[in-house]
Amino acid sequence: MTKILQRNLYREVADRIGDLIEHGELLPGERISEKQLCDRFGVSRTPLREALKVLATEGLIELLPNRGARVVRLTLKNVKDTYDLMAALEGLSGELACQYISDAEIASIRQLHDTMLEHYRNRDLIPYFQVNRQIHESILAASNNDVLQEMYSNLSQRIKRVRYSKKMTERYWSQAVKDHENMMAALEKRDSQLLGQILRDHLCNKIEVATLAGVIDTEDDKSVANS
Amino acid sequence: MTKILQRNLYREVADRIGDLIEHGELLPGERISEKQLCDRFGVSRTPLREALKVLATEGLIELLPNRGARVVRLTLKNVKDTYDLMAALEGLSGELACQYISDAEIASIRQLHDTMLEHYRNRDLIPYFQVNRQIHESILAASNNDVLQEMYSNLSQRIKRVRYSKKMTERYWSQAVKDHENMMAALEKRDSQLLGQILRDHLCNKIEVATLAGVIDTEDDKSVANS
DNA sequence: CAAAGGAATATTGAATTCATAATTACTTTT
DNA sequence: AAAAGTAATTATGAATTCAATATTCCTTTG
Repeated sequence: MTKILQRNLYREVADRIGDLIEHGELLPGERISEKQLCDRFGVSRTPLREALKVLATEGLIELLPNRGARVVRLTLKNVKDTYDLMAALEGLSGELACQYISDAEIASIRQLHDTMLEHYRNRDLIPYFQVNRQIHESILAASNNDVLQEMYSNLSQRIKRVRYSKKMTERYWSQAVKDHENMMAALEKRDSQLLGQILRDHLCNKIEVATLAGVIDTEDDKSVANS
Repeated sequence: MTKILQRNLYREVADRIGDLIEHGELLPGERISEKQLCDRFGVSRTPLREALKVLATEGLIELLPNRGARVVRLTLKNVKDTYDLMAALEGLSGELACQYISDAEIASIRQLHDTMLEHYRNRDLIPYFQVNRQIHESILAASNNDVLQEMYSNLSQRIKRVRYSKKMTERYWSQAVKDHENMMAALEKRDSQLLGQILRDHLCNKIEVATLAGVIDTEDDKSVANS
């Protein structure tokens, strides 16, 4: 484990703890020991505790007064709420993107879109997801709204650790691809209302929530009762 | 000035600093002196610095490595971005509220609505704004989405200090009231799509942004050049 | 007199120390 | 042996201390 010896220590530590949570090395409900993490990262309690406060603000952990911190347990409702929100943000990003996006950027997204279709025809799920993500990120970037991007990024962070559901029924998949065809058309017409509507309704999110039902809360709860 | 002697010191301090920013006692771009605030609140630097980190995460201040912190300067674009986002969130809150709201809650909002109309007829601007806010908050609460409410609250916090534009042209005001009539109708029909659309387009936000052009960045910049 | 350089000062970053609350382990009692 | 109470230990909350970086102010030099 590489020790940290850098400025803005607290931010570095916060990111590292975020990684631990994302990759399941710190489990939901698990009590976070300050000392243990201090030893692990080679820092004192001061920057570590600052990091914990920041992570709590970002919604990744919870602070229990006089009783330390623990990783937030994602309930199905919590994840559903988050996805609903992200869908609304994507909708906005689409509306705004239509107003600000350049021809070159549209062309670039069109290329990604065609690549994605190719992956769909070959049923290459992983590359499909990658390009899919790039498309959504490109639209978000084109929205020209920093606050929106910041918020979306935070929400995305919160649910990253359960976003590994890589199964997809043929029926949903084909619908998602159809959604994307419509998106592309709306974007090329710069029809902001339409693109917004499509993105808000885009099935992708709802699919994931559906398939997540089994993933959530199956982890062992390492904390005590009062949750 | 009342000293603080309570648990969760950092959160208390963060709130207090937030108040100072909101009420203009700490100005945009103003360098925040740790020592000064420590003396003011009667706490040591540890909880104060934790508070600063949290406030930075919440978007109220910026941290300059090795050079302390300063209050975020709200640009017109920044405020516009924030309002766009809040409008999208309000739209979502409307959609969700239609699904979850009880008859009693609708009746309660109807009452607020009628009260608001009364204030409009009397041109009582301040009470009008108060009740108006209550209506939007009620819909938000009825959305049954905690993450949404948390986000909205954070965004609201960020721009509170410029949200004092209490002037309103007759033309915009009457349009806002019409919007609210339509909202009320959509809510009573539980037409989520319609209510969502109305709230996303609700002029209120855009009006404020328009009237804000003069308010923003007129404050003295007490910081040094590199912003 | 202006600009550059450098010492003195003040401020921030991080570790350590001290105080207090919670947890654990042990003893006692029934 | 089980439960309750208490001492010992551990972990957290906050203040203080130490180290570094930045800022200020003064001197020096062109």
